Amino acid sequence: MVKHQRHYWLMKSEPHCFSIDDLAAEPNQTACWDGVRNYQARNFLRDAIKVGDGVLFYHSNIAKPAIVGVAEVTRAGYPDHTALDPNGDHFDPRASEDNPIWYMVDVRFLAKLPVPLTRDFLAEHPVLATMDVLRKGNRLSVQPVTEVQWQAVLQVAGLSDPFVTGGA
DNA sequence: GCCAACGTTGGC
DNA sequence: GCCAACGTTGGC
Repeated sequence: MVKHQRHYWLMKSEPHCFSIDDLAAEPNQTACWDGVRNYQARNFLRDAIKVGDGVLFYHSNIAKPAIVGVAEVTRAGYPDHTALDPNGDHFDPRASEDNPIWYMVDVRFLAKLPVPLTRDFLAEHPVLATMDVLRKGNRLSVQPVTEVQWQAVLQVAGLSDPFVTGGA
C-alpha cells in the first residue's frame, strides 16, 4: 500500500494583514489561504499541496522577516471564492464559478516557534541557508521546502516534529 | 522610502 | 512572439 509522501511548504504572509497569531485565533485554528494571485503559487495550491502537508509560516515585509510558526494543510486545493467577490480586495473579473482561475487551501495552526527564525539566522545555518525564501528577488508566496529543511527548522526551534508520533 | 527583481500587460 | 512599460513584492 502506497502512502502519500508528505510534502512541506513555506507560505508568506504580511503579519499586519494575517499573522501566525491570527491563525491561532481562528475557529479550529484553521483558515483558508486565500488571495494568492500568482500562477506559479496557484499551481502549487491547486495541484501539489495535499492534506497533511507541513507549512512553515513566514512573516514578510517587516523589519525582521522570519519563520514564525508551523501549520498543517487540512484541505487541498479548491476554488478561491474571493476572486468572485467584486467588493473584495482579491476580486478578479475573469474568474467565474466554471473557471475559478485561483485556488486556495486550508491550513491549521500547529505551533508558534519559541523564537522567530530571522533571515539573518537562516542565512547562517548550513541547511537553512539553502531555502528558496532567502534567494534575492524571490517573490513566490507559496514555495516548496525540503524535508531536511523542515526538520532543521524544528530542530533549531527546539520543537519535536509534529508529524512524528512516538516510536521510531 | 528606496529600489531591485519579478510578473503581467499590451502595442506592434 | 517580442519587448517596453508598468505594477507589485519585499528586503533593506
